[in-house]
Amino acid sequence: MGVTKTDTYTDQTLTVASIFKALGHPARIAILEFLAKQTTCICGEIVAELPLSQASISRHLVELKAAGLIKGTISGTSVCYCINETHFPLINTFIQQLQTPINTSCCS
Amino acid sequence: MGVTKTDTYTDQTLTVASIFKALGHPARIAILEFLAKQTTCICGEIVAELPLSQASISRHLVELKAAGLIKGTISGTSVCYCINETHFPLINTFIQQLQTPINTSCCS
DNA sequence: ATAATTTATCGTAATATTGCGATATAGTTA
DNA sequence: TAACTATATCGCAATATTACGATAAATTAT
Repeated sequence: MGVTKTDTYTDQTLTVASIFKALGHPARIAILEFLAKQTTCICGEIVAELPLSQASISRHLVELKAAGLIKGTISGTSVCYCINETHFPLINTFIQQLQTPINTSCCS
Repeated sequence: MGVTKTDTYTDQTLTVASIFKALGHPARIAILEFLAKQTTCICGEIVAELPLSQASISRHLVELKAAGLIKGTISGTSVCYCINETHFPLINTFIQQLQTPINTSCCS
């Protein structure tokens, strides 16, 4: 069905999944990598860097923004996008929680 | 098109994106959370815990396994699934790399 | 005001994902 | 061997995602 039973998961689970989902596309990873290594962050430069159309880049930026992974600041006709670190602790905590050594004896 | 231009991204970018993609569904997050808090890890218990059919759970387990996030060990007729921490450093490194404070002056 | 520039949105087409019932497969037990 | 149990796979239908060209919207420059 392509539909997800969102009612039956905890808010925490849904939030974590939605953040990872936004990170689950190479174009969006490439955008974040680009933003991290650049001193500027104008939308047009991302379009020039990635192998996608301006429309497609814009859609990916919307998704990253909706997930809270970037924030955009209008500056004249262009928009400056930057990484939003807000959810990073959530990601780190989730990964750490998976590392509890309860099951070490199980699949050895 | 729903198709991704995989040729034009680096292997590193594609790998990171595929790991996050596997994490980008609440059922798979719930499976990992379950595996982390249980002392046992039998497939059937996951089916009993989550609001999905056995077939759907199995598909999600295949995806998690393909992404290298779990490993399965056959034990009789049942299968014991455990978290595979192999890729966790990659995730942590990626998140850390996004935290370089180059753009701090940009979107304030 | 008009033109130019930059980004966002719309419409459409193609592919991917998700879910389930049904069935197949593999191992266990009687 | 035959029945049983547990998991995987198939086939299908519905929804989601992705990409692009075209166009709209917003700001700046002439």
